[in-house]
Amino acid sequence: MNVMNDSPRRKELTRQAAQLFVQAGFDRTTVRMLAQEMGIKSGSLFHHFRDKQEILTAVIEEGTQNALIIAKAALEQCDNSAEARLQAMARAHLETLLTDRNAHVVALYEWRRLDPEARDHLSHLRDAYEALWETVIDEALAAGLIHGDRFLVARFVMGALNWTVRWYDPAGPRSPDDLALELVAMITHRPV
Amino acid sequence: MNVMNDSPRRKELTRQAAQLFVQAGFDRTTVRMLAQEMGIKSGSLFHHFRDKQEILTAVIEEGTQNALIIAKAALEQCDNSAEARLQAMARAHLETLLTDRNAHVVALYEWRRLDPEARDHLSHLRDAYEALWETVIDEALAAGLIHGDRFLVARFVMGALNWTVRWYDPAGPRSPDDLALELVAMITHRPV
DNA sequence: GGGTCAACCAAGCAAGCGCTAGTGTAAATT
DNA sequence: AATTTACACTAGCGCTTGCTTGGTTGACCC
Repeated sequence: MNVMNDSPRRKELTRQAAQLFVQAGFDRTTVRMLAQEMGIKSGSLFHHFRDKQEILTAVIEEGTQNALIIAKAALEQCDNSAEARLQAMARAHLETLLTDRNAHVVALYEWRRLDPEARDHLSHLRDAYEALWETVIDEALAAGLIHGDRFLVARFVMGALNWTVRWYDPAGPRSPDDLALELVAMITHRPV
Repeated sequence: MNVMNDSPRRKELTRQAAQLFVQAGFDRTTVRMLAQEMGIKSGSLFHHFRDKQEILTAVIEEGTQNALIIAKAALEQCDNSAEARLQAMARAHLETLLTDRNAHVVALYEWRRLDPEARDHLSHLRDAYEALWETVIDEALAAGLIHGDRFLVARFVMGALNWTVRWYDPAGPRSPDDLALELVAMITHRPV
């Protein structure tokens, strides 16, 4: 019923929606549940979002955009060595999981619930993020830091990292830094 | 309304359900869709399964049990070297993805839709499978084939492998064997 | 040849779903 | 002072959902 603006109100609602989507899954989160969490009535929700789908899109867009920003910043601030850049990307990835965990869990689990247009739009964002990774991995390959098929190595690393949302406990003894170090050590075969 | 038997009929229905769950997701697959795919009416479905939840449980149970059987067989048939055993586990994992892909995709994506009792029951099966992996990784660590924290290495490897369901194309140029070789090469740092 | 039983069907219920229509109201804008 | 905007409300429509009910069919068994 309204515009797709970027009001702070909408950002906050998106954040709350992400939490519910994680807890119950997108399909089982009703607009009434969302409204209650937001402290409004279900009808009022459609003032901020065209429909339920748009809430899902907003959640994933927010998370992916933040990941992209953080990763770019990390690459700019670190050393130029292939190893340092690899490490910076891994650490950035894991740090994003700390700050935007809900959004990323939703992105991983509910991607298929997006309608085709939204998926198309968001996949460009995701591709941009993955392109960063592939660049860094190419550099590591060129530097002789790692070996193998660039496509496969990239997929394996992304898999290992994305899988962390299923077991990583921010309150546990391991920091994102620890994990990043260990992962890079594993694939470069250098002692931690 | 009926028993939880292991009739071949039920196995076939379970297989068909898995396909629909992959295509549409568990929540969006209605009992009417399931019945139509099975060539029966929606009411008849409840002769074979107590409720919709039980179909999901059956799908995941079937897939996990097969994975466990295949992995055990692979370990028994391969050489005793740590590297061979690592390779055998990776290949077995990827071969299961070929034969039982639907069930495994469902297990990955719809796990959270299980009710607590089913989740408890199935997590024991999954733990048994992961225990196999941890054994093999411990052996590889003891043999000096790989290095690092056993917990983290196991999680990273499981992540890299499980992530393959999101991108691996069985019709593509790479066989499960190729992937297994490349993964083991990556973490042991030996040329392919 | 009566009894059993798995397998199926037609019909429908109660609940819940996403979303809409129409209205109220306080603050901002003109 | 008049108008617009932003945000919220109430009430409920039209539809789908998982599941139940009560009954039929045909193959097999002693």
